[in-house]
Amino acid sequence: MTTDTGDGAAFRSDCSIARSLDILGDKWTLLVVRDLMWHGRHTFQALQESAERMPASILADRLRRLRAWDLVRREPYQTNPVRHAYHLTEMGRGLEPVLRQVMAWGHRNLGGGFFVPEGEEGGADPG
Amino acid sequence: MTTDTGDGAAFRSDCSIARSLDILGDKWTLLVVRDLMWHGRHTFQALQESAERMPASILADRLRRLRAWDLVRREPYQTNPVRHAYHLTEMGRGLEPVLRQVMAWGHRNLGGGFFVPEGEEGGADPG
DNA sequence: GCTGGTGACTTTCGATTTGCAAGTGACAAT
DNA sequence: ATTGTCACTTGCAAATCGAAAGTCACCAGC
Repeated sequence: MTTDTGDGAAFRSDCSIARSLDILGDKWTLLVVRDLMWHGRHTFQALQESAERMPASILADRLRRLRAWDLVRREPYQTNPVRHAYHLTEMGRGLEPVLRQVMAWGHRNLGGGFFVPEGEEGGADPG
Repeated sequence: MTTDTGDGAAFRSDCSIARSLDILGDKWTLLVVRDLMWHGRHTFQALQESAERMPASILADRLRRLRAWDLVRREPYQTNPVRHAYHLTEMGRGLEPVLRQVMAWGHRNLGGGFFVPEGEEGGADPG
């Protein structure tokens, strides 16, 4: 697992979708991105307390991977004791359109809630 | 697995993204959708021969799940011996914007190929 | 009738990943 | 000294993955 941005050798294929799924293709990763992007959850604990009750071991692993791929950055927000906060990088923020489409599809077809980050129109329903 | 559209009991949470990931959240499912949607691969074998070399056992499982969720329909295209072809349902076709955004993100950030289905503009590069 | 080939899967089984629960280490407060 | 908080890590059983091989239905050729 020494693959960082810029190295393309580790991917399954040249397809952009396959490559994206190599990073995002599991049940949890995009939920972390969702919480960082829209729900103001920036600490380990806050992320863990999301509705889906992500196990700590998996959260730690996903944050590690997201940092390795430079989708997420970790910064100390206090020094004694050291506490860290997680934030999306620009590459991570670039996933917003993906998240929006996934949300729209789930809303249309699976009856899930719809969330609109900043006063855009319509209702609100985190989830 | 008797959960169809309208039933929300089996999902992890109310969030549309979480619900979508309950169905699509793995490394392979969206590649099957991609091949059915854009690459004219409609038989088991054709799907298996995609660049990512999906194992038969996983392909069989994913097609089963996609059918259970009514994203994909299976139809016999010849009767002796019975051979089946897979096609997206309307719900499945509804994933096209998702696929496009995922592709765009992977293209921008991971250097993957970009594929445009019908003469829209730009290059072509399946994957 | 026997052998070979095709298409669509299923089975087997070791390796990997998941996910629950509990533990750890740093520090602050009581 | 004990308790509490935060951010993880560790242990381990169970589930899932994935490569290879096998199965089943049928047709074609000899």
